[in-house]
Amino acid sequence: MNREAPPEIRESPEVPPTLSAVARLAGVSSITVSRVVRLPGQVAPQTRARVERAMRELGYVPNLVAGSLASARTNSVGVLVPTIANSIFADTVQGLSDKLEPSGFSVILAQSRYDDGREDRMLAALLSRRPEAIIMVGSPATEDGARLLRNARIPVVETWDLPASPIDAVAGFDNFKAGVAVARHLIAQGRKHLAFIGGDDPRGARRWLGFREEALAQGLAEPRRLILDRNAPGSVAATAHLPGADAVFAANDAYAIGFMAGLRKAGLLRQGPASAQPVAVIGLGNLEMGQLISPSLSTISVHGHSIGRTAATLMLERGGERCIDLGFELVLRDSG
Amino acid sequence: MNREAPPEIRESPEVPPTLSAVARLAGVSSITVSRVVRLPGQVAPQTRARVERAMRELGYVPNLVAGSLASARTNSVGVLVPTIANSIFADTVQGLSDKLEPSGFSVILAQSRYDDGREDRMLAALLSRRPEAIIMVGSPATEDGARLLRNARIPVVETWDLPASPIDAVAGFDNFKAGVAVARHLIAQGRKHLAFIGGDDPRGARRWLGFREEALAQGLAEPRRLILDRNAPGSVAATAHLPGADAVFAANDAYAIGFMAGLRKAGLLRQGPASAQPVAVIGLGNLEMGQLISPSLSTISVHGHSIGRTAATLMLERGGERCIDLGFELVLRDSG
DNA sequence: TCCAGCTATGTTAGCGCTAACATTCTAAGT
DNA sequence: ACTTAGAATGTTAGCGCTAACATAGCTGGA
Repeated sequence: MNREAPPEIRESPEVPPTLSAVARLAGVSSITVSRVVRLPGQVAPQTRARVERAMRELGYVPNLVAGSLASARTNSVGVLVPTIANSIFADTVQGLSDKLEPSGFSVILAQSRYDDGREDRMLAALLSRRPEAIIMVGSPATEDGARLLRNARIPVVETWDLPASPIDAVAGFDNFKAGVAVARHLIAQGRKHLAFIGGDDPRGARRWLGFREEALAQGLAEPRRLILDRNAPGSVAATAHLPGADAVFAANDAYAIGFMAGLRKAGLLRQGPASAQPVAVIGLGNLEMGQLISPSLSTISVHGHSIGRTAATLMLERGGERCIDLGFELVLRDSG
Repeated sequence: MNREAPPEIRESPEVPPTLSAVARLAGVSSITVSRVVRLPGQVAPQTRARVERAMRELGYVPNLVAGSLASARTNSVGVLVPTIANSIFADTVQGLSDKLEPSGFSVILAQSRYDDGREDRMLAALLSRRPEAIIMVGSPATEDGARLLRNARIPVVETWDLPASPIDAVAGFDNFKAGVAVARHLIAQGRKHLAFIGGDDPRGARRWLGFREEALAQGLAEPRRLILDRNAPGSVAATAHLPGADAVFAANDAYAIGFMAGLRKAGLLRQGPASAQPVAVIGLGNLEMGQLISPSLSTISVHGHSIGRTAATLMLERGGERCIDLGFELVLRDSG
């Protein structure tokens, strides 16, 4: 009876097998198993086959936690977005993953919920997992957050904006100019009474500033500004009818579509082209939905997916241009 | 000159400070620093204050990678979704984070892109980071994937469906019944020629099966089924006019809205209530958009956020009911 | 006075892996 | 035969932290 296989070799199914368990079973040293996993080319085919069989037999799953500690490389990136639900930032996260996953990086996702305190806590939580880079929407809201990032000495990519003094790299667009472009277009169309709908996050505020400045520069009255609850584009419908306004810039497409629903109810929406609309509406984000509704939504298109891909590229390749303006486009359809 | 502070105490700003660097500076042992971080109540207030000052002075950020290895607890969960962009799964991820982040858990996000091979690879990648649970949309597509999960001996929550033989826990709803409910409603409305639009993912397929079975059971002809490219709800518009169909169930709201755009172009959309529509349309997901468009979209509402919260609860609290049916509701508006 | 039972802190040994540096063996050149 | 380079494999010493088990100091009751 049990002559072969001394008890140390048997793995209880209750404890997950380790590198050295595989090594014992394959009759090699553990570093060889490690190499089969990470650098298969360095191991002789015959040995490799033996090790691979042992791994399969034991159902070995490498422990990257231990590997990360030993090698000081976690192959992970921290991603901080305000929110992921119903948001265009999901495109950016998708773009990131698409670029990063083939290189073996994992995404650790955190949401700040537009809350500065929470943002700092999430940043600290992310950094304690020692990601190899942080990619975030916008810039840290507090000096504490910024310091945390600077001290981490890893690539940091700020996105969806062009901060004046970035921490490290940037992949975004100029929110101020977007506001200017919309105001300019609406005014060229003959609109006189502009209004802005949006939240009060930094990027939305910058859009407002550009919008306002251009309106004033062209001699119009100060536009009205409606600051709304996030996550409730529907609520826009209720407050939709801005008396006297004949042109509205919504800080995102969801708000724009909500506002259009209000206009529809008030009988202020036409099936015709922009020139026929009593109230012009321009959104931002270029949601696919926008071109499917009627009248189709004019919008500032901003390439959320490219922002993610570019951010990933910036963290993978140090050196070169560290601040990339991905621009935006004014996409004109029937709403304004 | 430099009499005090032997060189070991000085931390080069280039190497991040460790627990023991803090301990040396505070004049305590490293375990005490560890306790200040994790169990502050166990340390005398005076000592704690001294340690906290040292941590601040050095800008200490705990290394959770090392902590995880030592304690065999990573405080992370692996989350696998088909896709995060433009998708209702983002709600589920949001729900998860909301519940998990207060407990100190981080979310490691992976996307399978509806690709079985990729799903297995992502599962293996997630597991190698030793998450304390895996939460996924649907069930593993392959036996390999299922085995990987079973061997991991951690909680696994399958969501967005009710698998017949779950690996561990479930938070979802019955996709088959959703299909049945839609068919029943459309038939009760007097519709005779049903059609289905959707992808061929497992959950969409189950919706189709229920839809088809109910139609046949009620004596109607086999409904038409259109399998479409994912991520292209707009393309639905082009193929929208299904000749002869007077009722359509779209596997998600994006498809439904795309299809309605096609109907509009074909002059087959009315502003009136469902009874006035030449072609009834029902979606699934209850996107906020759906109630903002005109005619407003009837839909199966499915609580993506609750699915996430429930999944988080199921992984945090072992024991108790492990299979939770969160149901769905048929929300009737003007489209069907 | 003595010791049980606290509370506050310390010591020791490893978690599972990899970097860095051996060592052994083979094949080819002189 | 005798290097010599290179390919394949092994040995050793940690990575930064925590579990588990001391130990020291103190209080209060018999």
